[in-house]
Amino acid sequence: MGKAAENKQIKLEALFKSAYDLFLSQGIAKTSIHDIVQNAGVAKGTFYLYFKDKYEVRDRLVSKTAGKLFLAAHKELQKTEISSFEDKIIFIVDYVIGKLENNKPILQFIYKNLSWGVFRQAVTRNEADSDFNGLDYFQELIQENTSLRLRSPETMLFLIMELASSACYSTILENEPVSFQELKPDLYNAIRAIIRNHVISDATT
Amino acid sequence: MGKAAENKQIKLEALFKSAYDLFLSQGIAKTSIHDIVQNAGVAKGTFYLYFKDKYEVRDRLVSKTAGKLFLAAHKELQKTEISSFEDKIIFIVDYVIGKLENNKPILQFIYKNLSWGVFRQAVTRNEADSDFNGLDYFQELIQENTSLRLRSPETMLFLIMELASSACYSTILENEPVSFQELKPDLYNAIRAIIRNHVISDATT
Amino acid sequence: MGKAAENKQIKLEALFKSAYDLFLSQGIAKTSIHDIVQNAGVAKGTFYLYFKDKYEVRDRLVSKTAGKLFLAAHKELQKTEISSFEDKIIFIVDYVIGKLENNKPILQFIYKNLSWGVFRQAVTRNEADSDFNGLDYFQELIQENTSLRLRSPETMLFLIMELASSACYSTILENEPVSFQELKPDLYNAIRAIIRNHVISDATT
Amino acid sequence: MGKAAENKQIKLEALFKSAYDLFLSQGIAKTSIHDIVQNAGVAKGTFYLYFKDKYEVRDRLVSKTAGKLFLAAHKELQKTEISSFEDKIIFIVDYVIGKLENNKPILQFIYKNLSWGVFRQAVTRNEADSDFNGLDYFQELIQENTSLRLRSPETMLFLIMELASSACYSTILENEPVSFQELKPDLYNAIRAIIRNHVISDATT
DNA sequence: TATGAATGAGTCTTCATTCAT
DNA sequence: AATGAATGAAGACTCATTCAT
Repeated sequence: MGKAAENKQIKLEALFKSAYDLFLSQGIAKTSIHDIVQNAGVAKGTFYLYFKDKYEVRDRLVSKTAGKLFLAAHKELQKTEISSFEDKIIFIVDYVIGKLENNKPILQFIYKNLSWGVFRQAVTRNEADSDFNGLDYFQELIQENTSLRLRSPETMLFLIMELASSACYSTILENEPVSFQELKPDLYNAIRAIIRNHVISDATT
Repeated sequence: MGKAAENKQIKLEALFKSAYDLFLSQGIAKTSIHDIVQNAGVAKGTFYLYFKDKYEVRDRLVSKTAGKLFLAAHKELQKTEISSFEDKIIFIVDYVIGKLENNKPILQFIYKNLSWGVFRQAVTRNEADSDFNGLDYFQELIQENTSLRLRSPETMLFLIMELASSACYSTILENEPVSFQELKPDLYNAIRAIIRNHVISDATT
Repeated sequence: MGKAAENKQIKLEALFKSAYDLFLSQGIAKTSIHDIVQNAGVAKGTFYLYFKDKYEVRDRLVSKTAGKLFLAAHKELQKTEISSFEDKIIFIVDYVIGKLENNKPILQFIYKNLSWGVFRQAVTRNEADSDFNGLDYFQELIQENTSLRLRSPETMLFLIMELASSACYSTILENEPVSFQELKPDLYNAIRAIIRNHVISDATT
Repeated sequence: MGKAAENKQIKLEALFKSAYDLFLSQGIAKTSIHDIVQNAGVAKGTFYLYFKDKYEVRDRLVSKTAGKLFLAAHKELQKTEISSFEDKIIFIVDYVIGKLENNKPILQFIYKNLSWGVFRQAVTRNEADSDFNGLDYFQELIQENTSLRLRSPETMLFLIMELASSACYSTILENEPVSFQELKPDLYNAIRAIIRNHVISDATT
């Protein structure tokens, strides 16, 4: 990487970092381009060399952040002995939600955007922003259990994702209608029930 | 009602109607107070006689709209012979989603806000804005089936609400990951599974 | 006084009292007609039955307030044995400033307006607002000492008034350049010097 | 100075000039930001690049204007043969008031603000706005007369400043209670009397 | 590539005043 | 005489975007 290219990378990272901090601390709506560049220590015009507007920054940050989160969950899963598919899904959900529970600003930031689109293709805007492809990863997870057969696995995953994310948003951030800890067993049971709805039983005899 | 009070009501309704139309057609962020009052045919100052800002209008509109939707679902349910609790829930969910499917702007508008908060107490700001109290209504639904016993019914309802609303948002508006029609059976199965997780079986013998 | 006239008087007083409180507590610029009528418990339109605008209220309040202050000073002076003209002036100045020192909002409020205009004719707008006529009173003060002869007494009084009021404003409210207590002896000496400048000495022999 | 920096200076000066003209001709309260930028021929946003609000413009203009005035008085004093401290003070007061008498809008504008604060440190906001430091200058004036000893010279100066400024405001602008020309001898006598009150006499034998 | 001064449209908000009741 | 809903002009301030350097 030449010196110029290196410098570019530094500016880009500074802008990402600055925007991330500001989005988390004061929300996207209240963060202006001015805030971002000032915090990043670059000039205003520079922002427009890298991004179209602050929403592009947001989207790419969501990809990055979500990708990191699932990658970490995956690595943690590797360390365990868990073999059942159901348990693996629960493990990942639990890991990710656990992280969000401890970092509410990230939850706040990511929630409205971490949806199917991101999970299916964590890289929406810029391929370089995330190394994690949610759907591919999930396919691998299924194939690990050769004996497992699922009906419309994508739909199943979608239902789990939507349920988990919106349920944890309300309970973690607002304790409504119950605390997340209280919700947890019922949520995980619901997820298990959804999975079972999609498992094709071999017992056809 | 005196002439003055009548006039007041007319202005208020004009503002509500104007804001509703604009929120649905161009979104909340792009709608300014100027747009709202111009469209309503009243002066700018009048807006501030009735509302603090456009977000108050939004919240009260969500209450009103969601309340109407569930009330209509309820009336429709009355006309049927459905007696099982599970079927009643599915009927209501199906009715409401059906309406939203045919009116995507309303879905768009209501989604980010029609959540537990609204359902639990459709009346958040102004008691006059909605006649429908989601939670009360649900309690009655349970009590109609005297033989039915549920474990943490509120949590159950919460899970169903969150799952249904976020799943229908993505599928109806973006056809992602599948069309809503394709999702429907799986979604309803998921809801039924959640309900069953919470039913306390009498078969204790 | 008829019942209607009585009622009018009550509203007028309520408006005066309300404006006075608000002017002292938050300043004139930040006090709106809305604030005044709300605080007074009357309707907005009523304000305009009694006053042209808030500046009329202010001017009449200044007259009232300043008039009361000097009247009180006068009454207090009566109780003393002070006979020298110089001492009488100092007594009055000291009494008035003493009151203002203990009530800084009044000082703040009155300062920019209690000037020669008000003193010369405490009643500027409405004769009913004040019973005190500064200049007349001062004339009487001079005539009490038959042996005293002054050159341009009005100018002398003017110089004393201007010096005393602006000097006490800065020192009392901002402690600049010194505290009022520190300034006091020098201020009173300056006043005495000004008086002596205007006394026509009898010692012509 | 680069082309950009030069251009900046031009805009800043245009804003100062525009605001100054408008403040003098129509008063601060009735001058809006809109007026200032329009008159200056710059965009609205540009105003906020240089000032927080119109009150900052006012304060900096007062410093500039008062500084210029006293500097001119000083230069004029240099040309004379005046050696007595008392006469020097009178000369400066006379020079400054003479200028204000011929330019009533400036008097109007400066009066409410040219007080101790400004005199003590003409540079309040921006060091670049004024070259004149009132208090320092006064100290030098005293030291020129090595034989002169003053008791609390700052208080003395304060009394003179307050008396002169408020007395000339009322007489020049309103001819109340007399014209300034009529007041002049009495005012200057009063000032001389104040100075003498503070002179420590050497004649201790 | 990077800068940052300049822009000016756009938005919110306040408030004195009117007038039908 | 009293009310208070309605007005809309007026003003402050923000901010994404451009462009000459």
